Amino acid sequence: MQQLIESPLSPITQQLMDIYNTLYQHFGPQHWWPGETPFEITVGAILTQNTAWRNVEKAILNLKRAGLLAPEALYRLPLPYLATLIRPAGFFNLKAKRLKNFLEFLFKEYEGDLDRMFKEDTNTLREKLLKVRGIGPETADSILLYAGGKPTFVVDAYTRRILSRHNLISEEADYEEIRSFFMDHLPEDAGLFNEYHALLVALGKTYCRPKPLCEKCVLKDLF
DNA sequence: TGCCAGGCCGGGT
DNA sequence: ACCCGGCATGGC
Repeated sequence: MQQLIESPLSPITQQLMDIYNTLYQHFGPQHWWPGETPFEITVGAILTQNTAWRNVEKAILNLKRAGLLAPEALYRLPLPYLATLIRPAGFFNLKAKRLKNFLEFLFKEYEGDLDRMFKEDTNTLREKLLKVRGIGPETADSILLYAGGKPTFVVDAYTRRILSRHNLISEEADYEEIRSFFMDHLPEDAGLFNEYHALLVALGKTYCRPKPLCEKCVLKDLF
């Protein structure tokens, strides 16, 4: 029988929202993803793998200045030249290949059109992106959420560190487990997921580096 | 000066 | 199913 009264929020949901509200009050809106178009965001998502964002910005600027930050242009561009342009992002040979792998996928499956790609069912698209060499779960979710506006939660090193240090997940929880932890306990809202992940990164950069500064962390009063 | 950054892959147990 | 080395530049 259907419930006639609203069920109270679960303790975990409440806790996750407390964390969110505290972070939002402290850091304010993060305006993610820092990129102007879905394609720029997608390229950035691949380039930023284990790399400081400021280095990615240089690489993206190189592509922009060369007029090459578009699917067709990058698809045609010879691999060695692409590698040179994205050099500041580090792992440039590897990432040039990964960008090419994605473009190959985009053109074979969606005629090089990101809008077409995002018309695909979200879970189906996520599985397909994960099959592209060089796109793992974080990159796939970043593309889906920040370039496509799809409600999927992005998990990164900061997310894992922050949650495990506060004993919300076990140390050895894997990616899918952590992602589900958020998605099972929060409303399916791309705007919320967008801001939440960005805020966790803001917190992580400030207080949750490998050397923790927990005594200064804005979350300390919640635990 | 070394450590770290918004991961992921491939080969070895 | 894990574990680990490799990939590379630039800032603090």
